[in-house]
Amino acid sequence: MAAEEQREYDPHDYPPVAATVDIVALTIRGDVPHVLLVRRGEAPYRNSWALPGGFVRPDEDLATAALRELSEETHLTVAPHLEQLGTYGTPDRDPRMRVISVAHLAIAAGLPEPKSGSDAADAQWVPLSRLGFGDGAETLPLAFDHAVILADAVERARAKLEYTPIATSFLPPEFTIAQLRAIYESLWNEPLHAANFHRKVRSVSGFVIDTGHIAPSGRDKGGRRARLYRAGEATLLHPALLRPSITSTTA
Amino acid sequence: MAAEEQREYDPHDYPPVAATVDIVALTIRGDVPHVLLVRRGEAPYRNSWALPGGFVRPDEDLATAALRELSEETHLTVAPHLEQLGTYGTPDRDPRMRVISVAHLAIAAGLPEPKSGSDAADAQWVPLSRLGFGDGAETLPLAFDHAVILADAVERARAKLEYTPIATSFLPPEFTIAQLRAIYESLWNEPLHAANFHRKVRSVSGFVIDTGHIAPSGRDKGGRRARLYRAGEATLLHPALLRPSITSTTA
DNA sequence: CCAATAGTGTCTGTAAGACAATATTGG
DNA sequence: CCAATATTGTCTTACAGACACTATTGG
Repeated sequence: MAAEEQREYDPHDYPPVAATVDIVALTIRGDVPHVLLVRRGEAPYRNSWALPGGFVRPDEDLATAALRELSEETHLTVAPHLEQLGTYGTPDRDPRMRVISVAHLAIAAGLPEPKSGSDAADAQWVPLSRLGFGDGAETLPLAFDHAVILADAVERARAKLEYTPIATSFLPPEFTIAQLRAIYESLWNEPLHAANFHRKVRSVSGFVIDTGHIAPSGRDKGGRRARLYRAGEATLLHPALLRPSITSTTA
Repeated sequence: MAAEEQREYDPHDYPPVAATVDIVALTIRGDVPHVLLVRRGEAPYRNSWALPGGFVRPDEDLATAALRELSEETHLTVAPHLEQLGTYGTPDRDPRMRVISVAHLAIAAGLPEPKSGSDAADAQWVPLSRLGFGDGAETLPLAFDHAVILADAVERARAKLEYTPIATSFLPPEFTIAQLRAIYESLWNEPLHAANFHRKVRSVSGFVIDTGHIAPSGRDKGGRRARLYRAGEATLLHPALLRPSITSTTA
């Protein structure tokens, strides 16, 4: 900020601004993507579902605040992927006061049940399909502008599947190519060609590394047992795995 | 934010938080990229260069605040491309108080001289090369964490050249393919194959549209006169124009 | 053996990078 | 005509998508 502004617009001249973080935590359970939501116990939007979040404490980093709020709602076994999504500060987004919220996207492998009995009366994993993403027709209403934040988060995640290895963040340390493909398919909401996906993933250097292990005997049905891989060192996929739907002409 | 938090952590329990916007305004002048900087007239970082910015006013949107601050420093003829870059809120980034700054990236065609005599004692277009981007060895120090913000902005712009048509935001309404190529070359800091660039740009649907006009007689030297194009409707380039340097193996 | 899943081989169309060749224009 | 810039042609290589085929494994 320019110091010159400081002279004209002293912060104390302004009504208080609250800084909060909101977290869009995504995980995959039973092959379908879920988001962590809490049920609000107070007005406004009492009884509506909302994204977990809260005030940024003094001397606390934004990412730290997001991680703290997230761990207050769910048991974290491993450090999730966490990135800043964007900041939402429309003047009237919260009817009580000016609230500027820094939204974060968190991704983790099959997180266990949310903590209940925490401050959040009710924290739950909700399938994205019940929020307008994917098949489901119904769309659960969300508090504040959280529907917009969620939409931005989902689009961010979908886009980053293309050129980063975040898909592996949804999975345990060792996984099969088929599991990885399931992540892509459920988030993009379209089937992928298994054989080509397999070859492509293995050809992107640094995406997955063969552990030499073999997956345990699948389910009831037969089928060859798959090799197990772990995430590689790459932070950018090259070449990218483009979404089939986007491959069609843009204009 | 979850209402439940509100109960435990009332905003009034906290020391004040200031919300500001900072703007990284980029433009091309004489074929080299420049960023708009202001010289600070007050402590801290008195006399250092800093990004333009200032407090978000009540009832003002974040983007509106960014646009206002930008237009206070430079004459805007057309609406620039403006996007949110990220939010910087490390507790001690401003020694005076807790300041959370929402950084924006602005891009516009050859902006004229900055306003002088405005609050900013001294607003100036500074070549990116003097800030550690490109050839120049010297690196001008910036106030606060503005060097980090600038680095993030430059990387964002470089990346978006690949898959969005933002390059056209640096140019006047009608431009030649060579001018467009100059934007890419100066920002990526590497030469591109003119013939292939020409064909590629024209093959991406919705990127540029032939106006039928012919550019005026170039400079002193000879050379065929180029066709003039205007920006198309596409918001995403397909296929993308990948940076040659990244084409090499990732891992 | 049959069904189901994993993984490999091949072929075709698209697109990128290299290089050559043609089209214009100022001097 | 010469130098310089714009634009088009071709060729080679990489890679995505389609499809056929081989490899395993449970029942």
